Amino acid sequence: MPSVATGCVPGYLTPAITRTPARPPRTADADDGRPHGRPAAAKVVEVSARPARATDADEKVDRQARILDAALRLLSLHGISGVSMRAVAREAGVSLGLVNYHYEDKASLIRAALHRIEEQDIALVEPDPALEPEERLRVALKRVADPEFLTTEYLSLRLQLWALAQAHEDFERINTEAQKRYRAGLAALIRAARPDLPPDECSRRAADIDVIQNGLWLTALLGLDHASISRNIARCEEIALAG
Amino acid sequence: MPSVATGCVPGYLTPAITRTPARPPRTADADDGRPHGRPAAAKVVEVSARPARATDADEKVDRQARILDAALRLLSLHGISGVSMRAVAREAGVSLGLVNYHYEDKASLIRAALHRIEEQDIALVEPDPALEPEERLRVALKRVADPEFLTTEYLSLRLQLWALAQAHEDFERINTEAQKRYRAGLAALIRAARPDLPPDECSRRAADIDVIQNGLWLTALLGLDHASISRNIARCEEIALAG
DNA sequence: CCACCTATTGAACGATCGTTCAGTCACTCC
DNA sequence: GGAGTGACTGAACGATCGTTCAATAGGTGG
Repeated sequence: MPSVATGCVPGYLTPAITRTPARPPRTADADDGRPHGRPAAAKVVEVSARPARATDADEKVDRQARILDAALRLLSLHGISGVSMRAVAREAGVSLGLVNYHYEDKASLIRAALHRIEEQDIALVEPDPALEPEERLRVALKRVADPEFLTTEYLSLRLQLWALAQAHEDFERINTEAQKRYRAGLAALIRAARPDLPPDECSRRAADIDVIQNGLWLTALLGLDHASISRNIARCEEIALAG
Repeated sequence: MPSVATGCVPGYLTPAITRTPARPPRTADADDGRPHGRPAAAKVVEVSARPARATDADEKVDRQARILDAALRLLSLHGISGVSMRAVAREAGVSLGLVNYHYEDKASLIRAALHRIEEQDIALVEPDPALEPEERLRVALKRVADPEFLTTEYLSLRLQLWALAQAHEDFERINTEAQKRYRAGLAALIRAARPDLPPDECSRRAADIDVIQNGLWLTALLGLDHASISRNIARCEEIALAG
């Protein structure tokens, strides 16, 4: 008998997304027509269009959404290293196989997560048209300081997804696209509030505000007093509404 | 014989840092006195105090530094998922065992990486005292736009380390401490340039500048034109030197 | 009742992970 | 020359990873 134990005891520090080094053949590149499980669902996965049949049995149904929620929670809490298919399954209270059934890939799961916060970002900058333009812009700018968005969980999630996007070409596209859409929405809000401004000046202001907002939520992760947050939001309003 | 291949082909997407769930006994909690290898080196690891004997054989020596460099490179490029002990060893051109010999833990390796960029941050804000105070501050503020620091590799590295700090309590302390030191240094520069300002106003300005700078490098990862960068740096100078 | 389809499970596979450890090499001091 | 020491190697271990797959349960339409 040799001697002491030599096994590894990995924690939240073990690799978690690799680029696939040449897929196995899988006959063709078509996505459908598999032997038994996983139907066309993989195609609809990321828009989450579920049948209108609402949850009658409290919260046992809609496992696909629960899986995505679990992944987001784990990602925010422990980073990508804490997101294994098994951990997601455990957190969501489903079996391991079901995660791969609904998402096929770990990469698709992460993609779905990215799209989720992309939706939130866009919603942030396209609010109700009931308000007048200037007030609409002001509300949008204040929204980033909303207690709903300034929680550690949400900010950390954004950070993790951003880091993931940097490391993965696939995710980077999604992230860049989302950022571009957000900035365009912001510029449109500014143009509506200050119609006599040249369009590229609006874009410039949107870019400057974007920088400050990004800095705001990143710095907020280390703890930022409310006064600092208010000052920076005021600065954003100044930039947007100047002239 | 069953059927098709079922192995997994992990890419840069597989977990990479876990919290250790109860260490094996290891006799006592002392760090020295191990049976054969790994001497007191583990204690000096993170300050990198190597004997003055400079590299005579071009670049074959100082493997410990090469290992750290390799880890930083991989982290920046592929995120924590791309940093396995084996990948680091391969990138550094050393054997697997040597990585653990010099760093004992994967966590120590990451810690060393965090301390490395902490040093760079502090150096950024404590420059030569040859200049007069105001110019010293201006130089420090401009430095963040230095082509040396605004490379994708460096920015991505910062992002990855920040994300790691969020996920790992151990690393978070290091990161928070570094940020605090940086902001204090910035406040000191401002106080020197504007001696009649109350100290807490200096701290406020330092905090505001910190937000913008953080936003600057984060946004720069998605591509930011030079004009935007200049505008934001000018804004930092305004904030710092106002009044 | 049977056929069909979808949602779900858990075992299994091969790969890779972090860590340990018995060595080897080069060098110094006695 | 031999003992000692520090740097270094690579095989091995146990754990965990992502993915596949046969099997099952539930529901619907014939």
